[in-house]
Amino acid sequence: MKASNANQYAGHQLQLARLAKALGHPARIAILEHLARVNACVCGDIVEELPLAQATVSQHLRELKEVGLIKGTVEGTSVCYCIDEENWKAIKDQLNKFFRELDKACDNCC
Amino acid sequence: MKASNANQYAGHQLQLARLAKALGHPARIAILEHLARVNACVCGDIVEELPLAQATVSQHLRELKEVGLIKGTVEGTSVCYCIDEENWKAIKDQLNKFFRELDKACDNCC
DNA sequence: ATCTTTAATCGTATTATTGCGATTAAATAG
DNA sequence: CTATTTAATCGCAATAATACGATTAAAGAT
Repeated sequence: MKASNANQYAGHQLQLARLAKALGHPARIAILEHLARVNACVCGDIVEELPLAQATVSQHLRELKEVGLIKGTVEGTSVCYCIDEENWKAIKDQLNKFFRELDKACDNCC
Repeated sequence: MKASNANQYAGHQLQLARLAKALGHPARIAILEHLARVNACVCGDIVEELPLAQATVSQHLRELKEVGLIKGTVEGTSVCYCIDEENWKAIKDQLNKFFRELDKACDNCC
């Protein structure tokens, strides 16, 4: 998006788009699913799970972190990542609200 | 994403990411919300609602159409867009399934 | 203190997305 | 048939995202 257009949209629209964009890459979906599956903190072995270099995975992790979906805590020489439960609840609320909006739509047209 | 890596991910991961990516722009969120709000088919006046040129809006509409979120039917000289209800239900199911996966995660860690 | 291990960051190449003016295509109106 | 209206497509410039090797930083181990 053009930076000069960012203020043309409603805050919640920017927020939703930002979130969706963070989910808009299969590697990041895979990371989230992995974190959910192991149901425990997981460190650098995320790299093993993906067909990507360490630097690239680190970049994807940062994007997920920036948008609040995951958090990482340093544990010795490695870092433990997991889904940020508190934020995740808020994010889910936001998404569900959007979904309900769309549900109301267009029962009678086209 | 590198094209050669696409087959490294599970089908549902690619699908989810594709979907999320389509939602990952405020203009496309705005379009969907507008279509939902007017609760009726709406034609080219979507362009009026957005701070974008006609060509750009048309492009965003195509992306939403490609992923199945909306459909457009020609009506005379204009085109009538609305949320594709049937697909939207399926998409919502897919997303909710993903959400439930994440919900199970990480109650006890970090 | 030096060596390892682990993950973040930097620099950079490649590719994809965004945005728009101009053009085209299709339907309708006159 | 010739305008007009509406929306898609083309071509292109600008920007952003993706990926990776190399380097750096921080913690632990020896």
